[in-house]
Amino acid sequence: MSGKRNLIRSGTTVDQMVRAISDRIVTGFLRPGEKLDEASLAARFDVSRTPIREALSRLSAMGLVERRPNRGATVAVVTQEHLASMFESMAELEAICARFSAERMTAGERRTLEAEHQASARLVQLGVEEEYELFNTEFHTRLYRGAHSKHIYELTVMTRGRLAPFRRAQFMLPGRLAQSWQEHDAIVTAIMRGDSAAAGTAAKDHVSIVSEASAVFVIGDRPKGKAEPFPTSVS
Amino acid sequence: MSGKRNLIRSGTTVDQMVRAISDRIVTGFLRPGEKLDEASLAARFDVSRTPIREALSRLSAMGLVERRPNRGATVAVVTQEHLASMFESMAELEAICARFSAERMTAGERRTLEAEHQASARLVQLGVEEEYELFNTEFHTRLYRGAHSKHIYELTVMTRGRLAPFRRAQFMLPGRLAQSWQEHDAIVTAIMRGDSAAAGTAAKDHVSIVSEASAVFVIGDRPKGKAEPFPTSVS
DNA sequence: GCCGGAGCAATTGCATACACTTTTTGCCTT
DNA sequence: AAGGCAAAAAGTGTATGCAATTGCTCCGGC
Repeated sequence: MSGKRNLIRSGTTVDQMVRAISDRIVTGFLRPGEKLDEASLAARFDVSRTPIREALSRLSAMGLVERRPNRGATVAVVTQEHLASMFESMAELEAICARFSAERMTAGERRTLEAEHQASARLVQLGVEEEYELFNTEFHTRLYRGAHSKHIYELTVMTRGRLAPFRRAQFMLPGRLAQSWQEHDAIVTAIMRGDSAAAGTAAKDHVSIVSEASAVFVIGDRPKGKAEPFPTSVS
Repeated sequence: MSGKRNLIRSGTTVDQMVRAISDRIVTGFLRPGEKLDEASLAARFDVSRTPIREALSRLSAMGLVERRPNRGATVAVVTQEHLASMFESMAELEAICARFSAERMTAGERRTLEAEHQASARLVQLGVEEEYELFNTEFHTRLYRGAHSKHIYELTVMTRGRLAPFRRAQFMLPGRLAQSWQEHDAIVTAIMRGDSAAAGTAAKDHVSIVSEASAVFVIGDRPKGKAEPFPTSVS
C-alpha cells in the first residue's frame, strides 16, 4: 500500500469510509442507482476492500445503499413516495414521543425542556440559523428521551438519521425560525400540562410542516456529469 | 481449511452463520452478556473469521448482539424494561398500521383481509395452533402492507423480528386462539368501516394482550448451564 | 436472423496473514 | 502488601490472495 492517511482525522478506517461514502451519496456526488464497486472505492480511498465491505454493510443498514448477494451494492434510490413515507413515519414517531413525554417526563426533565425552549427564543430573535438548528436537534432528542422507551427512541433516531440528508435546508426558508419556535411552544405547553393528546398532535403537525418545507429540495433529478467538486477533505 | 459443510443448508456462508448464531442466542445456548469471540466462533463452525465478523455486524443491526469497537461482541442483554419498551413500540406501530389500513386499503385488500380472517375461524375451531400461528403472521403482515407506507412497514417488521424470540409460546395459553380471533375481528370490522381510530385502538389492545401473555416467558434469568430447552415450536 | 449454451472477464465472497489495540499478568517500586 | 508500570498475550481491525459466482460475449445451431 502506498501513502498513509494519517492526515485524516480519527476513528477506525471503517468509520472514515462510512462518513466518506455517505457524504458523497448525500451530496449527490454518488448518484442514486449508481453501482458501488468495492475495488474502485478501495482504490479511491487507498484502503483495502475489507473496510469498504463493512462500510457498505453499515450504509445498507442505514438505508443509504442497497446490497444484493453476489451482485454488489448500489446507491439507494429514494423515490418521492418513499421519502413521503419516511416523513409520515417521522411525524407519527414524534407524536408518540410527545405523547409519552407528556405522560412520563420527570419534573426535572420538564423543567429543563421548558427552560431550554424559552432560552432558544433568543436564538430566534438573533436569527442565528446555525445555532438554532443545533438547539432544534437537541430539543427533539430531549423529546425522544422523555418518552422513556428505549426502543421508540431507537426507531425515532434511526428515522431521523435517514431523513437527515433531505432536510438540510429547512431553516433557510424565511420566517421558518419563528414558526418553528411557535410549534415547539405548542408542544412544550401541552407537555407541561400533561396533555398527551395535544402534545401528540402538536408534534405531528410540527413534523408535517417540516416535511412540506423540505419537499422543495427533492434529490435525485440533478444534471448529470460533474456533480460539483467535493470538499476534498476525506470524511 | 478442512471439511466442507455441505450438509448445512444453503445460502451464503454469512447467512448460515447468522442463522446459527442467532439460533444459539434465541435458544439460550449462548447466554445474554456472554462474550462472542470471533476466532472461537470461526473454529466452532469451521469457517474463517471474515464471515463471522459480517454475521456479527448483521446480528448487531438486528439487536441480538452488541458490538463495541476494538472490544468485541457480546450477546445483547435484554432487560425487562427494554422488552416492555419493544412491546409498547410494537403496539403503537400496529396501531398506526391499523389506522392507515382503515384509511388507505384498496377495496381488494379489504376484501382479502376479511375473507382470510373469516376463513381463519375454522383454524380456531380445529384448534390447530401451528397453522393459526402461520395465519396470524400473514394477517399482521397484511395489516402492515395495508398501511401503504414503506417505512412504517420496515419499522414494524423490524420490531416484530426483534420481538420474535420472546413471544414464541403465546398461543400455548389455553383459550388464546379464540381470544386472538376475537381481537382480529375487532380490527377487521373497524377497518371495513373505515374507522381508523377504532382500528388503531383495537390493534393496540391486541398487541398489549399478547405482550402480557408473553411476559411469563422472560429470558435472561435462567439457571446457568443447560438453558432449558425452549418451547420448541418455532414462532 | 434469432435463440441458446459454453467460455471468459469482472466482481463478489471467503480465507489467511499481518498490524494495531486492549487486557492481563507479573515484576518492581514504594 | 498494595499500587503501578511494562511487557506479553489475546483479540480485533486491515490487507491481500484465492475461490466461486455472475454477467457478458461469441460461436454454433435451428
